[in-house]
Amino acid sequence: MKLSKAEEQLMEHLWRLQKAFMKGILDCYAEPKPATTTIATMLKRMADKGFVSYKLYGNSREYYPLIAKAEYFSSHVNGLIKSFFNNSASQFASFFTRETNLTATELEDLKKIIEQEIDKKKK
Amino acid sequence: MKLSKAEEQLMEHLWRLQKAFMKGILDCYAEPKPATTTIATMLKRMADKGFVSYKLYGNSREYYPLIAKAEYFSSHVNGLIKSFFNNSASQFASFFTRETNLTATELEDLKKIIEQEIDKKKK
DNA sequence: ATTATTGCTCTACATTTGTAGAATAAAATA
DNA sequence: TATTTTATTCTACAAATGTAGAGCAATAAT
Repeated sequence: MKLSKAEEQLMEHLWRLQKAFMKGILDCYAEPKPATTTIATMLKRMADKGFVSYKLYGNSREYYPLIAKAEYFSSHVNGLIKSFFNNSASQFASFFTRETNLTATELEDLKKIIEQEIDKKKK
Repeated sequence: MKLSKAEEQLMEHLWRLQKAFMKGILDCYAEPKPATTTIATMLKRMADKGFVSYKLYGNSREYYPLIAKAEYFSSHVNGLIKSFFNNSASQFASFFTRETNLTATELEDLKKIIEQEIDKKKK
């Protein structure tokens, strides 16, 4: 199952807040804010899909994500890799490196990260 | 405008084939193949969205993509980066490097690519 | 020439998504 | 306590998507 665009956006807010009541979620949206019912509908659908859950406090709910951003995101990227790059992560990576405009500093940082990863593998 | 999942898949075929008639496209699909009309509908919608066009040969059409895979893909990734990483490509890159399972060799390759990119920037 | 095949457009229909009003219940506030 | 605010569920509806049948016209095969 997957989240739709609007649901992903809501999920973003939840990841940031960690947990939140309806009010807190609504506050995340800029004007013109969606109707409360719109958010409620999405939350319900997302709960059905198994992406969020909530704790009851009196009559209202404190919502929280059931999936970590990293987890969701990595399956997302893997989907991308699979569909566009023939399942080759390295192909994806090299494409990515060329096509996104990383600054020199960012590239240096990335290089360091990669070196660390290489070290990890060696052990 | 964006392509839907099924349309993306069709697009994949077109990118691979470069250009193709209905028959050739259908051949790309595994059993159970979608109905010809299903493909036709998608092609029409994709043409409307401006992603494919065609040359007429007699009564039938040779379809071809109007957008390069790289182009489509990079806007795709940029969307991802924007929505999930606060528009920080480097954040995305480091996440990517950690979370996808690149082999040691792939990491080495990637490192080389990055070094090249760094060199390029220096000039 | 007659028939079968292909590929296209139109139409159709179920599902998913974006969005929200109406009704209702609980909680906060006057 | 009476009133207002807040959160929820139900219902609704338009747009997008996945999928394909019916009908047709052009082409290929017999």
